[in-house]
Amino acid sequence: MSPQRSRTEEAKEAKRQLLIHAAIEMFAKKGFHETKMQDIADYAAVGKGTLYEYFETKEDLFLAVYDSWIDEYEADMLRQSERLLDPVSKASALIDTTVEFYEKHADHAAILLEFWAHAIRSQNPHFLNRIREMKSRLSELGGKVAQELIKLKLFVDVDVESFTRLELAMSDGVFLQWILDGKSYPLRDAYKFRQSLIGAGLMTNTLRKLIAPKTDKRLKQGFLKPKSSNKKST
Amino acid sequence: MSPQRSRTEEAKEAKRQLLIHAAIEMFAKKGFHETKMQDIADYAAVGKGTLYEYFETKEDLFLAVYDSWIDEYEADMLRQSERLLDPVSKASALIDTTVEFYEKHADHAAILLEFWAHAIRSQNPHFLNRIREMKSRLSELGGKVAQELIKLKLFVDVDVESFTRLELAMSDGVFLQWILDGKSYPLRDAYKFRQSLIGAGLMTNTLRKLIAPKTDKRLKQGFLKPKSSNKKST
Amino acid sequence: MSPQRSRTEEAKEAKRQLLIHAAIEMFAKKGFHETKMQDIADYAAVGKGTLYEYFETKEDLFLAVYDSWIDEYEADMLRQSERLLDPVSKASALIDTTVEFYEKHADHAAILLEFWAHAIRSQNPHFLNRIREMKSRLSELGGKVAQELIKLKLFVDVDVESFTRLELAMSDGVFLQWILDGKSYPLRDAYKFRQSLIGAGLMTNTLRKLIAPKTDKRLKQGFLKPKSSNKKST
Amino acid sequence: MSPQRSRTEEAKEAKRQLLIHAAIEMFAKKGFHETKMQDIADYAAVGKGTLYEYFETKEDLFLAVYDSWIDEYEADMLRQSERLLDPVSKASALIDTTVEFYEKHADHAAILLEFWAHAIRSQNPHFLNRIREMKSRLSELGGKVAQELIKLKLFVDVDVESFTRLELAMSDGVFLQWILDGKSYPLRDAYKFRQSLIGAGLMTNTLRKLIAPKTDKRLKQGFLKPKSSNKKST
DNA sequence: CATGAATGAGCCTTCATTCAT
DNA sequence: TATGAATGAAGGCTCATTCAT
Repeated sequence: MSPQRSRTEEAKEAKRQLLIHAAIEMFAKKGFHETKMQDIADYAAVGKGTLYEYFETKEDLFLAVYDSWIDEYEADMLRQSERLLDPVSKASALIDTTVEFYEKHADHAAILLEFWAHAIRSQNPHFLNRIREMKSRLSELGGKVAQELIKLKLFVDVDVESFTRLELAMSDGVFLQWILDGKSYPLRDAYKFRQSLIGAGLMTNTLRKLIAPKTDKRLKQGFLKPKSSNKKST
Repeated sequence: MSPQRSRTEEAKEAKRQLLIHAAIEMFAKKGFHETKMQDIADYAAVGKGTLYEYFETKEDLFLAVYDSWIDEYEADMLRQSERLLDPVSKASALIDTTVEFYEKHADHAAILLEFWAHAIRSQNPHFLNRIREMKSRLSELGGKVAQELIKLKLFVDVDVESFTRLELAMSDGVFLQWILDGKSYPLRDAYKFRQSLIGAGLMTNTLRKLIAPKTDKRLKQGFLKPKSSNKKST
Repeated sequence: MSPQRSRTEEAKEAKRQLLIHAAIEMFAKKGFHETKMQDIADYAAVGKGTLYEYFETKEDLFLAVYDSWIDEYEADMLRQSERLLDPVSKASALIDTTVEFYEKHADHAAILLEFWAHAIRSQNPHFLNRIREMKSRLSELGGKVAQELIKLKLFVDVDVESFTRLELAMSDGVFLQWILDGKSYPLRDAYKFRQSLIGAGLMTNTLRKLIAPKTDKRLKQGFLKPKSSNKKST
Repeated sequence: MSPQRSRTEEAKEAKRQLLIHAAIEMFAKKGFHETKMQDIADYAAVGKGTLYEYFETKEDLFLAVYDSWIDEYEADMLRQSERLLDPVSKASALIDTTVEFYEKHADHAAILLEFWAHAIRSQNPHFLNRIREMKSRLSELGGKVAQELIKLKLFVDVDVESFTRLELAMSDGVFLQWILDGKSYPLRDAYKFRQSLIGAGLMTNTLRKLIAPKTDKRLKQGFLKPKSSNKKST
């Protein structure tokens, strides 16, 4: 609590973050089991023993990596949702944030898969809870926006909770597919395509008429082929 | 080719399937790394060495597990797509098949995640190719149905390839979410909800008017709360 | 004993030899431990189980290989020693036989080393006895010739047993060196060089005067450089 | 370079030597394949993993054992050759050193055989090169001595390279024979007997006359029977 | 605090041997 | 008699974790 103490604690926390960063890089590149504690220590340029000063076990470190990642994601989302006022912009901003976040962390995608796999099977409820809490908070965030859209009669009356949960689920699916496709197209395009599909189903006639031309064009274009400006593509 | 030969080969193939089955159970329950070859051998009630008579390495066995699973899925899908004639029923049947397949293999879901994680990182292109080929064939299957729906003016003009790819992606996402949610609701309901979201975006006005009441109701209901008849749920 | 029986036995013996031959090839190429029973069976084009019809264990097969080899060597030596009458020719023939045998089996040399290594350590006295018996018989053979040479006053009075034993020892050493030298010179030349060294020490003055020019030339020439006809070699 | 650093390195090197020593004992007693890494670790009273801190693989350890042995041998030889001035004493000292070395390491003889066997077949040229380099250096050493003897007209003109190479070859052979004979006579005697055989062939008449009585006696006596004073031995 | 040498439990894989056919 | 599928003991090697410095 003394400034002295606090400085030390800050230093510790900074080093902790450094180690987590190193762990992210290695876990992402080689996977949990293929990453050795030695690899992480080397990457972070510390001794192997030091890792154990900050994390009890390898699994703890893995958990910390996930937490760190999720915290960042949630913070991003929260920032966006607070920045804007009108719900249409908000909805759009949330999508953008997600896309950006996923793009930024594309190289780390495999960690998510392993974390999920781990969570499904782990006896340790910590893992599943962590995921569920995260999804809950994100749902809540998206839910509020959806609610506003419904109130404004821009969306049909939809079960908000189901909707946001499904949104997240599909986001994950699209991201995963993108990774498996070798990131051969802009993730953003795939999301926009998806929004056109989903959004149209929710729009009230009022809104639909307004943006129908846009969504129709998007649906027709798809996201797999490059959107070249030439009228006649191959 | 002689009956003698054929019998021996049949027996070998049968045993191979037995071993794959055992591997599925163990991999699903404990994961690739936590599953020991001894576990699988014990489950299959064979000697450890026997596994190596049928599969070169543990990784090969893992690959065989995935292949076996995918083969079954594709066969199911193909059977359904050939059984019916009109595209609306076909589309519906394909969804149903997917749902059924996923429900049947819910306990094995984690294998998929690990396989994907493995594929993303593996130097062995075999893994990624396997996944891509599968997705391709399924896309083709769904694409034909979508094409027919467009021809019948039931769907708006959509890039079929993008559409089916996204369909599959979102299917995976919904399934994954369902698993992470602890299978606390019928997977089927989540799919129907998703269909309402997506489908409405694609429908032409003709079709939309016909089924709008149904989809609107579904969207309003959601899939998370039990569809009990009592008006006031918690 | 019946012709029937005898034929069967002949057939068995022939097959046994076939298997030994296969074993020699594989043991020589890859060594005892690196050679798998499967390798030998494959080479002999028989089933793995068949090997066990003829040899109790892998070690037995190894022993049989050695015996077979030694038998051939001894038979060769005996044949030569009986073929000629005068002791000088005999001595020369024995050397030639040895050289020829070693040259013929150069590719199998490593078996000898392994056999010796095995013998030194083996609890099984069989191995050592086999080697000692062989050396004894060869010593006896060479001893008789040496004795005759001494009687004829061509050799000085030498302890025959020591002499022949040492002869064999040095033969092995020269052969081994030749192998380790990658067979980069004619084995025969190395032997002749050796004979010049050794022989001169044993010769009586009578004999020495006769052949001194020849041995002196050999010693001067050595065996490592090619015996080209040009007077001034590099 | 700092004392700190140097102490650590010294300690590491000392431990390395300890492990090599343990490996020598076990390899010699049981052979390469029959020796388990666990055996060596147990003998050295360290954990199994520690061995792998110092040697990458079992084969590496084997190689290190050989190197260590050869280094010692070469150092012994070099020391002797530098200690004395006159070539006759030198020649004698080199022989003595070899005998002493071989006697000291009699129990480890089988390692040599295995090493040779390994070298002949190994794809790894490291092994063969190691042997050849060693032989080269020893040849050079012996060659210089021989050259001096020739200059002094004590030896006839002999191809020095061939001579020393053959010397080494025969040394190996005699040592090997001694081992196979169960060390039933003094190795030194066998060497002296050999020297009498060889030396006589090289000696000029000058020298021969001087030492003929001695060599003749040796040749007559042999090395197999105990040199007891009783006239009538069995 | 930081380190890295030491550890040993543990696993994949091999392969000699068996035996039912 | 010949076979090869099945077996399981055994071992090289890995690596998370500990702890003395």
